Amino acid sequence: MKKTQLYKIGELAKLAGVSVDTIRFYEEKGLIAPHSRSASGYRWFSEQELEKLRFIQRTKAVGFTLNEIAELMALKLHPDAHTCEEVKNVTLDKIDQVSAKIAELDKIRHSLQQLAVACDGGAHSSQHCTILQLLNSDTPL
Amino acid sequence: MKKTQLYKIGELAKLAGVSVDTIRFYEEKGLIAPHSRSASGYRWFSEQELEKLRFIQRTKAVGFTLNEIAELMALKLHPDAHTCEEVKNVTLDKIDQVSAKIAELDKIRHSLQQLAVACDGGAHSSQHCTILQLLNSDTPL
DNA sequence: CTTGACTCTGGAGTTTACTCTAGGGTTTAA
DNA sequence: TTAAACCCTAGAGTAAACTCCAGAGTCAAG
Repeated sequence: MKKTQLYKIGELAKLAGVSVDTIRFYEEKGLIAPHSRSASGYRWFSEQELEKLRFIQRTKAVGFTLNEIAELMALKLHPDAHTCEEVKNVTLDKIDQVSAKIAELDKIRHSLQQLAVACDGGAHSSQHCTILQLLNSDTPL
Repeated sequence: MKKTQLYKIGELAKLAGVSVDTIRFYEEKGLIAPHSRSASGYRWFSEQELEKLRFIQRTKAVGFTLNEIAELMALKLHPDAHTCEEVKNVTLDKIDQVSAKIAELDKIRHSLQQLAVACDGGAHSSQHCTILQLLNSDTPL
């Protein structure tokens, strides 16, 4: 048997670093659901919902919408062979999206690093330069 | 002399893949500004504004808000030594933000790839697995 | 057994980032 | 020279993702 720790909405909110309103909003949108309800109607959440909330926060931070996040969370491999090809195609699409985001961030990071280095007061410190120029040129400095 | 191609708002919108309303909205927010205005009040935009629009689109796609993008675009290295340390600190903060986003996307991509491989109907195809389990475990399959 | 912290529902309000409309002037091609 | 296709401003409307509120029930401590 595995121990099933349950949290009230306020506890879960604190652990996940979101507001109780946000949790109820996500429930309404179908992103998470309470494990159960108490006799008086209080929501009980499991560890799994905490993981989902953390996943949502981190995934939101890299530019996915709640709808896209719902799609990501819906990607499940299970014994139903019928949907396997389907799941795979969606997954491959998502990989492309994620790869494109990473490539973009790498470019931005590279430009920022060039800017930081130039800021060191080195040989180029009297140049004029912006992140846009760094992004759009191979030899900006 | 460098040739300065100028665009009307509609031309710029088409080239950047945004609406004319979006361009005017960005101008209002201070993200871009027309190079000049015609006698009749028409905006004229330069190549530089086109680059800015493209930068905004790509940066928005990786989870930055318009305010954050404005900050990024404001990072300029120029001959005023007084602000150099300042610029560098902001730049280093941004690099950290960007690096964190990349790390997060790498984790998501890795999980998606495991899911795609498992979808191939290989040895693990009768397992039940979700992206959350893949993210939260080292040996999910 | 009451008081304060918590929870519930339903609905209104806010912020961000557009998007659209109205009512007008401008450009350009036929 | 006129009509389609563009541009202008000001302001209203929309979608996503919260955030806040009112009015009421629940729970745990003293």
